[in-house]
Amino acid sequence: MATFDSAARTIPGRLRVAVPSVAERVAQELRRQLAEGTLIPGARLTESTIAEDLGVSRNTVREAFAELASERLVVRHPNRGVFVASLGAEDIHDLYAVRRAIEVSAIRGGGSPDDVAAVRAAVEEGKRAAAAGDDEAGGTANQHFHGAIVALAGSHRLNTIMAQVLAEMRLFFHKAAADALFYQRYLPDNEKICEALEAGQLDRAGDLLLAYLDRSEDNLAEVHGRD
Amino acid sequence: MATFDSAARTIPGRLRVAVPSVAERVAQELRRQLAEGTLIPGARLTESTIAEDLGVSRNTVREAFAELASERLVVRHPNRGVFVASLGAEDIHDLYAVRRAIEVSAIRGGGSPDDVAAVRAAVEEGKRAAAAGDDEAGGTANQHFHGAIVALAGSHRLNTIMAQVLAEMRLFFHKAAADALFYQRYLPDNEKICEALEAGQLDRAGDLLLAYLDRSEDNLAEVHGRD
DNA sequence: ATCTACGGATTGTTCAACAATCCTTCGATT
DNA sequence: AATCGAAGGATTGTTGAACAATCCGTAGAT
Repeated sequence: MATFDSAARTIPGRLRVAVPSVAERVAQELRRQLAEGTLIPGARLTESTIAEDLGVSRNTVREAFAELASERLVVRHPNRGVFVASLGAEDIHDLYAVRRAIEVSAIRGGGSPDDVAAVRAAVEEGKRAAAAGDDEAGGTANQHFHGAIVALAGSHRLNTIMAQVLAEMRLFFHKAAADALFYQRYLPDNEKICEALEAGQLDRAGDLLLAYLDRSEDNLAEVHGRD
Repeated sequence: MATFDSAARTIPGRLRVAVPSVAERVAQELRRQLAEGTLIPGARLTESTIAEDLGVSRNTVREAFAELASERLVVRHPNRGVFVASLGAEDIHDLYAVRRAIEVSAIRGGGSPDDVAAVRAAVEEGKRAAAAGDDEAGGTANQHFHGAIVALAGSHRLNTIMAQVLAEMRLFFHKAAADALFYQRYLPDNEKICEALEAGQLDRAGDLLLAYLDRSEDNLAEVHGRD
């Protein structure tokens, strides 16, 4: 149903815009559905079904699966199929181990004024979302905040890793983060961390962030334990 | 005779050993050639050639390429082909940013006695290699050392990330690390870091490791600058 | 010398087929 | 009745061939 036809042809002398390959677009579409919650963890993804739905070949779906599997968004069970990744308690701990490493390291290294400003912007974005009572926006603002922190390090690879970690966590949130105050509770922390960062108190910012992450992990583990 | 086959395959209660898929084996083989240096950075990998050489289908090669590309060992140029990744100065800095984040975080968290013992074992392995004058073994011992440090965190994901980082760096070393004393130079550092770790002086171990990585990066950047 | 058109080669994608494997169902045996 | 094993169907894994789209080098034209 979400078939994409290409009206964007490249005329010889025309500007060549890098159009993603079909496999990449399939991966994008699946990623969207995963983040949106249309595909719930544990669900099975049948090659032929998706191929038909998206109007592409099975082989192309296969390539998309390979990409998503490398991002841990789906799991391949050999000869059985691919399933939407479902996270357990160990995964939560694991993901937070990665976040602790990356985020704390990034904030301890500081960053350019522009990068710091981006962190500040994310904090304000979160405040606005809270004021408007928009949980969805609050969640994305929170992710922007932590993404901006990692961006302080100015490392392409770290940004990629963080993006994948956040994508994985998003996969999990759909069941957990129904409660409204989930993000709002952390707003004061974000503010303090940002202030320390702006003041150049990097070690302090790192400590605050570390405490934040520990608390966040506990909170999430708790929520997860009660299903 | 079909009965011979069917009798061999149906052994009830037998443990099914997971045999890697063909695509995975192709990826493994390419990874091996990349680490070994048979495939040098910048080299082009033609689908049909590799398919013939390995006796597999072009589609299968394609899946292997997707996997290697997700590990950054090769890069895809749309409609042009895949090439062995060639690292530049920015990549060195980037890779060390990841290593700083992961390794320092891991060592600061300490680890179980077994994990610490693994670090010690890697140090001794390096000493033996140095005593034997085996540079190749010295290099792998060094990678074991840093791998063991990351393993302290006990995070599957961090281990995977580190393994990929090391694989990327291996790609680069083939041109750079021809000099014999490249690893030996760092042996005393490894020893000190390990001692601090064993003594439970985690912050100190982290600082030492950080200094080590900075120096290692400078060293590598220097070597890279002169080609 | 620059530009353009053409041709060969390679990639991107599809399709169809087949083997291998899994899951389920259905009998058959104890 | 419960267990075991043997078909049957469905899905994945892999292949091979085909075709369109794109890139690159080269030859001709201006």
